[in-house]
Amino acid sequence: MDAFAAVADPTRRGVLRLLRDRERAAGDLAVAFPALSQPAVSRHLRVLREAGLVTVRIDEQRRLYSLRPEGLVEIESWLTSLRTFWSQGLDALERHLDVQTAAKAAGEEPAKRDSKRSKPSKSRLAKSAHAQRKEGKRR
Amino acid sequence: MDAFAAVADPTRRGVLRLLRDRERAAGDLAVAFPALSQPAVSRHLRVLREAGLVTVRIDEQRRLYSLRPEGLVEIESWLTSLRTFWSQGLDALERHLDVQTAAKAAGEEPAKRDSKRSKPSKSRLAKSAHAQRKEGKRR
DNA sequence: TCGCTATTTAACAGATGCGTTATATAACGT
DNA sequence: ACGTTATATAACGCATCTGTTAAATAGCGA
Repeated sequence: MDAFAAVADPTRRGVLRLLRDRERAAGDLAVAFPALSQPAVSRHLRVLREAGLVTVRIDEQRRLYSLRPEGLVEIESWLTSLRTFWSQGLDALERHLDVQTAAKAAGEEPAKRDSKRSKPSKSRLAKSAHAQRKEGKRR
Repeated sequence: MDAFAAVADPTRRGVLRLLRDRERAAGDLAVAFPALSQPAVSRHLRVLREAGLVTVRIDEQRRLYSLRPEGLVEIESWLTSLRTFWSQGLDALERHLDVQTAAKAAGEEPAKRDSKRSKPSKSRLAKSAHAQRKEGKRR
């Protein structure tokens, strides 16, 4: 399970949130989620571990979990790559959307406005999906 | 489906990636994923729409999808809240992990996993998970 | 070794997600 | 109204996720 899927679960986000401040024993984390059984939390921990989001350290009989920030970098950078302009402040956002729309129009495929365009050179958007899939499908 | 779950799917991330540059018609997006059928992509679009990550604009018979940056703010801010210190440079990170372990001691809250059943009064993280669940908590 | 605490693993059930094909809806042009 | 294009919805199968209980594993102390 990758980092994106790992953080898709609210419980796991809760765990990460708890680990943000300090490392914690598996049992303590389990107690933090009274609605879940201890094995359930244990498995969430496994998922987080396998996703590289947390690390474990053994202390006596306990397992101490802590946040592994590197694991979040994947998400961070994805978000960054998606950002490009619009930051997250909606002000800067609108500004950039405008700028971008105007600027892009110059060097990019129009991809809008005039309805029935011919077939622009579609960088990666190939032929007809229907046609393509239909070759060899029943009925 | 919330934003986190929405972006957990690689295809949907692919769609967002395509929409980063410009708005696109549903059909063009479908063509961009030759491995999937058109209805499959259409449903991904629905998920993204319901998660607030994209918006649709009707143009003739087509639906033009575009990125809705506000929808990503939720993830952005979650990431930020989790960051707090360690930015993503591992230097600052290690520094803070040390500092934090020593300095931090109080001031967080357990996560809220859904419905009506919960024990918020539980001080912080108590002792035995077993013991706690065992006290009349069968379902 | 025994017994206790802490945690993981196993086995299974129910919910949910994703894909497919078939069909419906929408808007256009003739 | 009809045919075509564009897109969404319906119905369904199957895999995966999440939770549960029961049992296994691990470390400690008597």
